[in-house]
Amino acid sequence: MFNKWLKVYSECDLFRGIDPEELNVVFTCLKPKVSSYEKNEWVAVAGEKFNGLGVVLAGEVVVVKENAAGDRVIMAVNTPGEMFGEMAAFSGEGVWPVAVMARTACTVMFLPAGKIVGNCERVCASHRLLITNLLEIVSGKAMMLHRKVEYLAIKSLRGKISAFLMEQYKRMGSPTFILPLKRNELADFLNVSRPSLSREMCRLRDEGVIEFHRDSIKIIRVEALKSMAG
Amino acid sequence: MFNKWLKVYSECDLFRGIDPEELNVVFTCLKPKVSSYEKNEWVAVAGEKFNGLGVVLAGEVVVVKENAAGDRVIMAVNTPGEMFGEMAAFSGEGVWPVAVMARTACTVMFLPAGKIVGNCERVCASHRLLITNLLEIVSGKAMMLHRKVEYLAIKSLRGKISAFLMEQYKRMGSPTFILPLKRNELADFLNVSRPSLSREMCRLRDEGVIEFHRDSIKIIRVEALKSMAG
DNA sequence: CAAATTCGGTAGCCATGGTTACCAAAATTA
DNA sequence: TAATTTTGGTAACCATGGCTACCGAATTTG
Repeated sequence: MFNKWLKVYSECDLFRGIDPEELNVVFTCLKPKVSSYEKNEWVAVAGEKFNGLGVVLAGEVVVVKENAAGDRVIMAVNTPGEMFGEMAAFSGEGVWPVAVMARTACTVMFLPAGKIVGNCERVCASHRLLITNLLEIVSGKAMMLHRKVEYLAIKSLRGKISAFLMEQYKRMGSPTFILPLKRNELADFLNVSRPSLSREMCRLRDEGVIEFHRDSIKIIRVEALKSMAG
Repeated sequence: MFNKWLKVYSECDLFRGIDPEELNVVFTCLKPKVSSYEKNEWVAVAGEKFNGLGVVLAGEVVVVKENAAGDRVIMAVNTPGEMFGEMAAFSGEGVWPVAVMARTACTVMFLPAGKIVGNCERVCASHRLLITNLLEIVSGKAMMLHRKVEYLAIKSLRGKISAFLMEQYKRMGSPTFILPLKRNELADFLNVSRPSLSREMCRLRDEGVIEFHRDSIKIIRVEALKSMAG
């Protein structure tokens, strides 16, 4: 019954290292619920009862967070093989902390959180692997959030820009590279306003630290930029 | 040898559900190291070799992230039974991504990360329980970081204070409560300066939204406060 | 290709909040 | 109890950066 999605499973971090043939045994044990949704239909509503770790099998979903002021912020867009709710699943809160909406028509599998951590003698090895994978995934998410906190904790705009450019520089390995984000998006990411971002980037340019035209960047004085990050 | 801390173990989420008598077997397998520290002494230094998942046995520690500019951001305050380093344990980086300092004189147990996820036939049941507990804890931490990101993403100081007070209010269930952090620590947590925090709290008081004396807080106009959060 | 839209730089204004410095109350220590 | 340290409120000053509004260039669309 679940064989239809074998290819998706093989791309899913959650099932990494688990023999495809054993997956059916695991599913017999976990009894996942598979549901399909139409475009723009709610897959999960914030505040409602949590019904399990979601795995996208087909289509796309958008994870949306609504803050106190009522603004909706897109947290992620998930494609087949990707998960949502993995943090909420085991935090013991019991309700969805975010909302999930079908971005296109989609099919989603829900794995009951209780059954994942519950005892199960029959598929002990795979089951434990599932838990170990989950541990690694959630740890990774936590580390990512930690990095995000570091960015947000930088107080000055100049520091944020410098930190961002230095990270790009280190990743690309070259002082000349293309910005992966438009000004708008970069401003959003650094949590500053677009004109302020432009202004500060131009100051850095006027001081001879960087050169740029649109999205192509060249770092002139690497050490100077480095000392300004943070 | 580890029996001295039995009471702490029973309060420690990591060991929840594990029979006290089996703990000695688990410890024989994991070979934890126990160390004591004086107030303000470094328990772990960012960048140094990771020496295992920490469990506070006595006293309190502060998990601190220090950026290049020297700003300190408090990530957590841990009391007996609580852990630190559980994310780093599985990140594979091998060094402490944060610093940990003794907030009071304290005693800490370090559990080697490799031994936790490694196979161990002898204490299979307890060992698996340990991993499951860890999953729950790491998920909880990830949720906490997520919340922290939300706080940091709030631009106005007034918004940060309002969001923080609203969360305390919701957690305590009463409009009157004791702040869990001193002004210094709260300022660090919200990533603002202490005088600015004081100034804005007084403005909120002058506007009749809250009342406070030192660490005791009373929310007067809940709806007003709520509308300012975010 | 022309029209419309998106994108990014610029400028002026001014609110927010950082900085410094000081003081008084509370808590800790000798 | 007296001395010291910690904690928190206050005020003046001013740098940072948000906001609005505008404009030209690039890109997309019809």
